[in-house]
Amino acid sequence: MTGSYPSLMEPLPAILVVDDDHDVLRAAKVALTGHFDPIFTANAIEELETKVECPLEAVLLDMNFALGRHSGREGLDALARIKARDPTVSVVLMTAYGSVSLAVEALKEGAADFILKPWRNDKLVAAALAAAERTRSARSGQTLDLDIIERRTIEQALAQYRGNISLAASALGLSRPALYRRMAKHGLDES
Amino acid sequence: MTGSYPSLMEPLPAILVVDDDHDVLRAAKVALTGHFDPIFTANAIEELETKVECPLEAVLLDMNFALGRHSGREGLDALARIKARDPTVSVVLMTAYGSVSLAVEALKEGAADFILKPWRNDKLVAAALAAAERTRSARSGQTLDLDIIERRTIEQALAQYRGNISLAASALGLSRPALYRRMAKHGLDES
DNA sequence: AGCGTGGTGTCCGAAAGCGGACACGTTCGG
DNA sequence: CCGAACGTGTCCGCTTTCGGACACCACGCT
Repeated sequence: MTGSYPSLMEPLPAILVVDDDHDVLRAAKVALTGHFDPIFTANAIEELETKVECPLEAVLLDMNFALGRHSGREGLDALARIKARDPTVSVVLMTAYGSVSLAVEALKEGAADFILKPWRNDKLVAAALAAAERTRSARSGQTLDLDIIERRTIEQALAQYRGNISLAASALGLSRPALYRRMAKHGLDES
Repeated sequence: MTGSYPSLMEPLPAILVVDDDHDVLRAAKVALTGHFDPIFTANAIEELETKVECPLEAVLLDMNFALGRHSGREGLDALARIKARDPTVSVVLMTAYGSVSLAVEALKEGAADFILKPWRNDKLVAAALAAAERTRSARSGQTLDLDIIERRTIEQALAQYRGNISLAASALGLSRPALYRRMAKHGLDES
């Protein structure tokens, strides 16, 4: 409505850095300070589930998480999990071993960009800021209207459970009559 | 909950094909019949907004839409629009002119795969089915619980409008008191 | 100062949404 | 053939939620 954001006064975007090495986390935090304000760090995938409960603009994710074994598998896994939780957030992958096929794989999985460790601070910041910008523009297109979101979610639940109202209702966290009412409200009852 | 879907009896996934050439649309429809059931077709980006009002499992999108001019720009634009509407759906791009940089660009933009025209029917079907599968797995991770979705959406709206309750409320499609109540319900009022 | 504007937080009567319960129809398995 | 299990569609008393309205605060401006 108002057009573009004021770029100077606005609070800094939120970011999450995931790496198993605490030194890396500290270094990243230093590099990002001043460009991002809430800077969350996590050294285990599990922390993703609990630690952050506010919407992120960007994520830096280490690929060779629990390194040595499947090179990058775990990172791609974590990437998928992050994307499942919030499909709009842009994730920048960090890796020490650059491989084209892995990069393509990661891009297919939804990574926004790639950065090699050890990084140059300005490159890291630039990639993170670009990711935040991408997240922002991806979000600007999508509606926030709760009615529309509810409608789409109900449609998805019905599709996923093949029209079984009882299952869909419990997946949606509603009682069955409640789902009936909302379906009627959205015109999903006759089709 | 139940594990995997039965693969024989279940209805076929929904797909959308976008191309400016009607012959291509027809050919695609023929090739896909039997593998997808609701097969929507569109020959203009605008139709995306109106035509389809049920959740899709896959999208085939022509890149050199309105070809001749910016090679693929329009396609990437349409891709972004589709992703803005539903970030979870996998989009397979079709193009007659394969270029590595364009492919990378498209992958960065969130494309699931690439296919060259003219295609071999089995390749097309395989790519589309893979995309549908990817969509399905991407969705299986994310919650359908309306309460949680409402909470996240409200968080996003508040972040986007920097805590301005009035603006956030109107973006969310509710009255200001309603937003207050829901914030309190989700514990977003003290922070 | 005085005023308009635009934000916040809260109240209350009216309106809606809620979910337990009931009456079905179908589909199994003994 | 009958009963158990499961799904659907609907009803109704109770609870929650709605949103217009009000008071208030903080600016910005002649």
